Amino acid sequence: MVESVSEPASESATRPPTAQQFVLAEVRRAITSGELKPGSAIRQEALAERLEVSRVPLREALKTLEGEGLVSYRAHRGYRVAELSMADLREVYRLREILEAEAVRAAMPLDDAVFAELEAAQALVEQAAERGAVEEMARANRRFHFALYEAAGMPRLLRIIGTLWDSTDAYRSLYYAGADNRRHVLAEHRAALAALRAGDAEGAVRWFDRHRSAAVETLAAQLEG
Amino acid sequence: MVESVSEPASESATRPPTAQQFVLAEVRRAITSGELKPGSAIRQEALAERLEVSRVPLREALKTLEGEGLVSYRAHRGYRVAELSMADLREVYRLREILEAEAVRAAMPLDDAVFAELEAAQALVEQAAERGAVEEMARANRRFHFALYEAAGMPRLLRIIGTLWDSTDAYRSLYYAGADNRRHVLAEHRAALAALRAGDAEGAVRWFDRHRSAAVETLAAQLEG
DNA sequence: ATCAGTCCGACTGGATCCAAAAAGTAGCAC
DNA sequence: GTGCTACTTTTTGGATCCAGTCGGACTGAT
Repeated sequence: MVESVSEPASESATRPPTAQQFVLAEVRRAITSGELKPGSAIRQEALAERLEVSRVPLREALKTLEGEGLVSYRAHRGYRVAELSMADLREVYRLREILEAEAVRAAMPLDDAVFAELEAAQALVEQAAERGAVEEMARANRRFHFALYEAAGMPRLLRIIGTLWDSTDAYRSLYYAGADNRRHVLAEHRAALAALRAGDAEGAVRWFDRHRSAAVETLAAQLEG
Repeated sequence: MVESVSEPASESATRPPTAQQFVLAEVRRAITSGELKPGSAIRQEALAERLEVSRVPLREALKTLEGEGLVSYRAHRGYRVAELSMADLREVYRLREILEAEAVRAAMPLDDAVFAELEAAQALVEQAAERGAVEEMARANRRFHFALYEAAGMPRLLRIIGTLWDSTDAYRSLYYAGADNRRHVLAEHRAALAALRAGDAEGAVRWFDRHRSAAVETLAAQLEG
C-alpha cells in the first residue's frame, strides 16, 4: 500500500488514529460483508500481514469483536468467525423486537431534527433500492433505524441493539438482494414513518415488528432450503 | 509467588490456563467489589506488575471489560474504571426489567432440575442473609436468578443480562449491606418462587419487577443523598 | 489394516523493547 | 502575574522475539 506522508486521508475516509481501531473496522467489515466466512479460522499472522500491522493490535481488535459476538475464541486455538445457527438468528430477532420496541417508545415524542434525519435516511434508502445498490441500501437502512433509536437517549440500549445488528449484517445483505424484499422494506419504512408522524408509537412498533418478521422468515426459508 | 509444580491449584480454585483469563477474572473482581474505584485511571504498568504479568495480557483483558462496559477507553489516554451515572443505573435496571421478563417467560414451564437449582441457591441466599455475609449473598443471589434465566435457553439474552449485572455489581453489594434490604430480597425471592411453582410466569415477573424497583429506588436515594 | 504412542510443525500466548502521543514543567515574553 | 512555548517525563501503542500448547503426521505393534 502506498502511504502518503502529507495526506493521511487518502483511502476511504480518514484512517483511525490507532492501528487497532483501523483493524477493528476492517475486520468487522470483512465479517459482516461475508468476505470472511462464518466458521473459518482466523490466522493471525496472515491477516495481520495483509493489513500491514503486527499481531498485537489485531488481537486487541479480535477481543472487541469477541465481545460483540462476531468471532468466537478458545484459548490456544485462536479465533474463528462466529457461525449463526437458525436458533441464533431467531433469538437475535426476538431480542431486537423487544429492545427496539422499547427504544421507539422511549424516543417519543420525536423532535423535528429526528424527523429530518429519518426522512433524509429514508430518501437514501429509496434511491439505493431503486438502483439495486445492496450495500448502500444496508447502510442507509441502518442510518434510518438508528436515527430513531438514538432519539431514545439510552446509550446502553443503543449499544446492545448495535451489536445485535452487527451479528446479522452478513444475512441482511442477502435479504436486500431480492427485489421483492426491497419493496417490502420501503413500504414498511413508509408506514412506520407515517405512524411516527401521527405520534402513534404502538403503530410504528407494529410496523417494525412486521418489518423484522418478513426479513427473518424470508431468510429462514432461504437458509433452510 | 510460590508456584507449586505438581499442584497448580494452590490459590483460590484453579488458576485459568492463560494469563489474560486470570487477569480478566482478577480485574473484574477488583472493579465489581469496588476495590478499583469508578472513574479512576488504570495504570497498565503498575497493575500488570501487581498481578505479575506483562501489559499484553492485561490489555486484552481490559478490551474484554470494555466490551462489557466495566471500563471506558480512549485512544492514547488509556482505560478508566467506568462510572455509572444515575441515568445509567436507571437505564440498566429498565433494560433488566425488559430482558429478564423475557427470560422468565421463555423459561416456562420449568423442569425439576431447575427447581432444584433454584431452591439450592435460595437456601444459600437465606443462610448468607442471616449471617450478614454480603459478598456471599451477592454470589448466591446471582446463582438464583441465573438458574432461572439459563432455563430460557437463549444464550445471547443470558449474556446481555450478565453484562448488565456486572456493570452494577459494585452497587449491589452496597444494597445488601442494609439488613432491611436483605429481608426484602428474601421475601421477594420466596414470592417469585411460589409463583413459579404455580406455573404463574406473569406473577413471577411482577415480583422480580418489585425486587428490582426496591433495589434501584433504595440505591438512588442513597447515592443522591 | 487399525490403533496407540511419539515427534514435529504450526500457531497462539506472553515478555521485552521501541516509538509515539499526551501530560506535566520550566522558561520566556508580555 | 499571566499566558504561551519548548522541553522533559510519563504513559500508552505497536513490533519483534521467545515460549508453550495443540494437532496432525509418522512409526511401530498388535
